[in-house]
Parts: sequence; structure tokens; C-alpha cells
Amino acid sequence: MGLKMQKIADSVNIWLCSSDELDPVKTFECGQCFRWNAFGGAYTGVASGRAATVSVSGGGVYIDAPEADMEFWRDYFDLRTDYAAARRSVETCEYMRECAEFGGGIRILRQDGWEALCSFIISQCNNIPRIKGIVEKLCGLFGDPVPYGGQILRAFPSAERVAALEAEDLAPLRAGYRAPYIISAARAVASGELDLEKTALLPAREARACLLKLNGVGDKVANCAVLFGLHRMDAFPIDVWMKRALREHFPPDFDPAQFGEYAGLAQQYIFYRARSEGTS
DNA sequence: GAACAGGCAACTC
DNA sequence: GAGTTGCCTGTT
Repeated sequence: MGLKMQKIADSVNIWLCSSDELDPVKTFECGQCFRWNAFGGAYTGVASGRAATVSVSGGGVYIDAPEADMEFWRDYFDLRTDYAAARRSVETCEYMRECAEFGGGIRILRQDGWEALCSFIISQCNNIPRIKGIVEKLCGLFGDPVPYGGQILRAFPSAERVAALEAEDLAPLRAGYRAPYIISAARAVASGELDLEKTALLPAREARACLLKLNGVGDKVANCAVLFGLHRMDAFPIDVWMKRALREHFPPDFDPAQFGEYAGLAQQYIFYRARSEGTS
């Protein structure tokens, strides 16, 4: 037990899963989420208005959170999905075996649909530090307070809250041309014009089509929202990193649908590796 | 200062 | 329909 765990009031530090099942560093750093930050070897984050700290000790992943939230977190970390089987299903070639080895322990988080949609609207033409900065400012200005460990963290603001704002209210975010996209997406969600819960039940193709109607949401953002926010694991977002990886390692006529129902996990394995190589 | 970035929409041909 | 360009802002 090398890591001293500080007990945080009103929360318990409990075993979440084996560290073979979940690698927090890879999972939080692979580009799917923007609200987990490393402090002293552990990650603290907020999701759906709940705060937690995740750490690895010995062979286990531990989570420090209110006891009442533990079911939520088990769901959030997708612990009911068999990732060993999912991983095997996308190891379709030697390159994929290497990517899966490199990205082993990545899990696709079951994030809130609105948060994912909004975050990936912000992501366009931005790098991760800037995306995180804009998202933090959005939460700091408009998110509800979440008391945790003697500090006040902030929830991601609801679509209703953002829908009530005007683009100029978002000026402090420095989100640029994305600000009106954020507002109009919030209004679509808040008004029920876009029902994310119903959309999540549709086949990935149709879910994507619903999101594509939003101004400022194209193919890439829609696919990210479907994969990370609606947890449709067969969605396969393609950005510039993925384009390059597909070009270099797959035949020109390759169809990512060949990866099957866990294509989105395949995407994360490929993406995580491509980005690690590209930015090192 | 110019070019560019994990993308999109509007416009061109 | 395939290709080009401007867009906010921040970084190089």
C-alpha cells in the first residue's frame, strides 16, 4: 500500500474493480472526457453532478465518493460490460492487437448525453487543454456547486441553464464561433426538440442523423456524442488522427463497421495509440 | 506576423 | 458531390 489515502468527509474509499479492468490514466486521458484532473496520483472529477476521486493501489482501482453514488459510478465506468470479450472482438489484425495491448484498460465512460454533446461541440478545432479550459469555465460560471472534500466543485450546467443564456453570456469562455452552437444545442435539448434519452435508443445511424440536424454539429461531433454520450459502442468517430491511422494501417476500402458492435472501442484503441505516438 | 488546429457551414464549380 | 474558405481564439 504505497499510496496514503486521505479520508474525505461524507465519502468512502472503496474498491471499484481490478486494475486489469480499468486503467484510470488511459481512460481519462484518451480524449473521451474533459472533467477529470490528476492531483497527486489520483484523478478527481465530476459527472452528472457527482464528485469522486479515483486512484490505483496494488492491483485495484479505488473510488472515493459518497456511498449513495456507488451504483452510479459502477454504471459510469461501464463495469457491467465484459471488456475482455469486447477487446477480443476488435483484435481483427496484428495492428489491432498492438493497439488493444497499448490501450488495454481503456473503458468507454457512460457520460451524460448533453455534457458529451456540448463538450464535443466545443472540441472542434481545439486541442485538449483548451477544450478542458473552456469546459471548466462553463462549469465554473453556470454549473451547480458540488461540495466535495472540503471544496466546492462544479457540475456541468444543465441544458436548461445554458438554454436560458445568450451567446454573449458565454464570452468569458473564449469559445469563439462555437458559442452560438452551444446555445442552440442547449435550446434543442431543453425544449425537447432533441430528446437525448430517446435518441440513445435508436440505432447509431439514426441517432447520429438526429444530432446532425443541430447547427455546428457535423459527422465527427455527432459520432463522438453518440459514442461517449449515448453509449452506442458501434459509433466510430473519425478525426484527423483517425484518418491518418486508417490511411496508414488499413486498406483503402476498409469499412470500420467491420469491427462490429464494439467499433467505438476499436476507435479508442487506435486513437489513443496514434495520439501517443504523434505527440510524444 | 503568418500559419495552423481533434470541425463546421456556406459557397464554389 | 467534391473541393475551398472563413470562422474565434490560442499557440507556435
